[in-house]
Amino acid sequence: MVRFDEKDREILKILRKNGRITLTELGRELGLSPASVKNRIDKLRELGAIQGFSAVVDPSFLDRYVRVFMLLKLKAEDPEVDRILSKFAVLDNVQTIYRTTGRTQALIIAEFEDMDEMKRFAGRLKHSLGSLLEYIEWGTIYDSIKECWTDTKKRGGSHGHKGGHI
Amino acid sequence: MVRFDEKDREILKILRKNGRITLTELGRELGLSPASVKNRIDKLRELGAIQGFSAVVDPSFLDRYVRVFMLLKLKAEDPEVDRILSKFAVLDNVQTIYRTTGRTQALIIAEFEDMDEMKRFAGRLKHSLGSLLEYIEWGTIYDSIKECWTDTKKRGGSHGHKGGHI
DNA sequence: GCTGAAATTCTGGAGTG
DNA sequence: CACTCCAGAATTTCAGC
Repeated sequence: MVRFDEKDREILKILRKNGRITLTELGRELGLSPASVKNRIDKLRELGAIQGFSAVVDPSFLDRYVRVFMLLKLKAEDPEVDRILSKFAVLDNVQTIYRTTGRTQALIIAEFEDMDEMKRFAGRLKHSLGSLLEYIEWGTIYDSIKECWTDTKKRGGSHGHKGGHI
Repeated sequence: MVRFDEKDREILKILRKNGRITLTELGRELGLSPASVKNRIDKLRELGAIQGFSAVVDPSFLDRYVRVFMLLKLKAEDPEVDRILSKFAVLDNVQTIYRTTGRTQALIIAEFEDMDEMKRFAGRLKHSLGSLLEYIEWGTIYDSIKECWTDTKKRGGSHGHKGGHI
């Protein structure tokens, strides 16, 4: 068991909103030296409190024009499910996979170049889960109001891209 | 309209997986000087391709033990909806708000200290949307396999926290 | 968790194609 | 316009306390 105090919580909150803040600036806000902040962040990573850092990116700039969520209705609670989903987690199309309660048992968020690629993905998902899967309910994500703790307000100006970010 | 090439795409991909990589290291991987990488990242932020940087945090370390997704079934496609959802987007409980197609029209992911706080949130949501809302379908998120492009594998060892991260 | 010094990185301007 | 180079500034990092 490791110590974990209010300043650690504050670090987590600030890093969620600004993942690239400097240790120096973070230290100013907390009243700590940069070295202490580094020690704490290293500790938080060790603990698993911080699992990584990520940029919030508009997928249309990667030519991913189809973004979807999928709700998986599973027939059985087989430990195999997690193993299979972990295989899909490594794909670079997949942003998020959660295990959930409710009418469905898993939530996947992923992005694709087109509907065709999405359908192939869904097909492989069905094939891999086989009899464990009852059905997939899905929909497209056509707008993001907030994402990963980052407000995604629209700024003015197009940049000539085809589709996406209005 | 601004130029946008393969190296920019590569920057987006790398930054999604490692949001705190240094400009120097990023430059090494791309065959560019750190200064060029900086210029490109500044440009990508201007364009809205990069909307921010965020740490992927285990919410139980913030005493948020209840994590949920909510699917909003709306009665009408009123522009008011976006305005109302934007108000909820500023709350620090809210991780994500998407507008979607499908059976439901919005997806919210949020985290709370307990069920009570979650219910108050859902209540306010219902109250704010009023007659625009038909129903909310929801479930709890009890495990994360991948999140914001970050594999969230379980590492060994507990740290004495109550609940959460097994 | 702090200090202090060394190593590394960042940053803006000048110069190049 | 995008790039590199370069020097000064800032940050990171690590040892020792």
